[in-house]
Amino acid sequence: MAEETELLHGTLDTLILKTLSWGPRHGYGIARWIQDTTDDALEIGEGSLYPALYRMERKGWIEAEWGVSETKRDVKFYSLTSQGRARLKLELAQWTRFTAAVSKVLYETR
Amino acid sequence: MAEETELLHGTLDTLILKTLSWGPRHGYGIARWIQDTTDDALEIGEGSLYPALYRMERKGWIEAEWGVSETKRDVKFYSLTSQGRARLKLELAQWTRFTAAVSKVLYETR
DNA sequence: GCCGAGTACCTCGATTTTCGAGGTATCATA
DNA sequence: TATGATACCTCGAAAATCGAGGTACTCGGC
Repeated sequence: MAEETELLHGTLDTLILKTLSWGPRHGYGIARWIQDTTDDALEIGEGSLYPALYRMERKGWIEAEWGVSETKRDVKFYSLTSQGRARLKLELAQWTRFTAAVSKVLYETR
Repeated sequence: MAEETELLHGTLDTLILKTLSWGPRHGYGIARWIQDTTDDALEIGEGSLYPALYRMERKGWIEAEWGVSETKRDVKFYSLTSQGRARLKLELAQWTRFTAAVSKVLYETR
């Protein structure tokens, strides 16, 4: 139901990194988890998801390994690298700074 | 100093609308105000600013009128239309919903 | 009178990202 | 055996930001 899709720009990576910080997960599962956690406020389309995963893998933030899911299907498990953990920390700090700055503008009442 | 420029995506319009909600201002002044208000955390490049203003004018959210600044220079004053005011309200609500959703993912400690 | 810095406008192309739509295949359930 | 959910992937369109470039005016200092 998210109309604020444009806002996702630049945030998707952070969301994925954070999701993986709880442990390995396969692509589809990552999208599901984010959607569930946010009560469907955030929907990650597969056309956004997979390109994002490749991008992050290429940058060395995450690693992929084929495995078998609980439902007995071949899936690709992604996990955070140490670089990815560092990156998450950085992006988290950026997000905090950014939203604080935006708030100064948006929530000022005079 | 903002490295979080990618995050600006989709937020710039809202920031500009909010800035104009205090009254008319010229383009350069809008960027200055945002930068000052956020203690330089948010820097609006002119290559982002002017295209954004035209976009919003085209959509009917803001209006432009040439005038003379306090410093006696020809400047273009932008002001909010009623459509713009409605749009601001909408975008404010979206931003609130969006950040709330992102927070659910990012700030969960388990 | 000249020069530099700051003000103020504008434009262009490159880059990046998200998204929708399309495609394939498997598994469970009815 | 058909349907729906799971799960992967790819492509091109659309949109936005950014840096770098350009013009021109005003003011203060020398």
